[in-house]
Amino acid sequence: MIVRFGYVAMSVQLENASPSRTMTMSNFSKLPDREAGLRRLEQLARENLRNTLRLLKHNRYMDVRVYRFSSKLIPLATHPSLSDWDPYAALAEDFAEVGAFVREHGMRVSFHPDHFTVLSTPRQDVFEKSVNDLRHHVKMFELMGLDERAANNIHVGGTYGDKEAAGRRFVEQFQRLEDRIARRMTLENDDKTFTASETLVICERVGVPMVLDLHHHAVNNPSGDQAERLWPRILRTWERRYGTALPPKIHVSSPKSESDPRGHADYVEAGPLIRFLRDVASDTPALDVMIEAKRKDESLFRLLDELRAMEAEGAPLSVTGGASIEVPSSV
DNA sequence: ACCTGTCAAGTCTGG
DNA sequence: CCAGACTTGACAGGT
Repeated sequence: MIVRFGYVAMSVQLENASPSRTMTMSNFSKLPDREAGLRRLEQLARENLRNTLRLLKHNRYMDVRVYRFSSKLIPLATHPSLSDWDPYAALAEDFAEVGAFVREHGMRVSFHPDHFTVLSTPRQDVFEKSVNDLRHHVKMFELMGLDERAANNIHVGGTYGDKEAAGRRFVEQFQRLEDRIARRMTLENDDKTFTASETLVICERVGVPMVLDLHHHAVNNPSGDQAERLWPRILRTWERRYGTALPPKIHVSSPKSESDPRGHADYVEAGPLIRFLRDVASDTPALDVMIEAKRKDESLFRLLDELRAMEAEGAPLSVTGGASIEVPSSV
């Protein structure tokens, strides 16, 4: 199997390359000239997109093919008091340039709208804001000219004291989404609420691929479900949407500490990942792994170094180009 | 150059 | 019912 690694949003190696520069609404409100303020927001967005392109070039140089964009590329993009503002036209060229680079180098990209996007919510206003936010992320993919393999990953959401009802509400509200949103979505198991098996059932119901987060599964799995048992069904959620055009994706991170087991550590441990590849996914031909660690891309490179050392010790794997490894199949 | 507080968002807990 | 915690990178203001 081929396993490609990626990281999230920013680099700790590339200096002054934030893709998430912003302005708060309270500061925007203080500006004397609203129009000038909007131009300033667009300027910040342009800077974020330019830095995103720099990050992609860094990824290209380091042979990294998997990357998650910052969700904050356009500051205040979905803020209710700026609903009359259309930032997209002014930024179309910058988005197109980013998208062209992604296509040219065959990269896999995604967004992760933050956890305020909740489709399980019982509140109509929250649901509408969530749809707006998803539409915003889809719009950015469209401006980049990327096909449906570029997708938005979210969580099922809150449980509101009744997980069954919240799950049903998610499904019902998901079915009200426009196709262009629904067809670019993946769902991830949560570290507090919806477990891997609960998320999987919902994925199957609405026809959405499931991103398995190994760390979340380790800290939120009260019924002790084995990943081995869930994996074949998870694979089918990917095949159903993408056929063989896109490998399944998992998330990997390590607990910050014993007192904060859900927090993300600076780096990732190779052990749990290796065990997953060996015991669960060994027959899966291709897999993408998103590394979620405080030290971002550095943790990815450190993991690759560790894997290279394991290879040198005779472990059955080889580190190849494309920030990836090849693991012989068990069959 | 560094430190502390603030900002966004929605959910959940404690009082 | 309301205040605060949670999370995260970045900004603002003070030293």
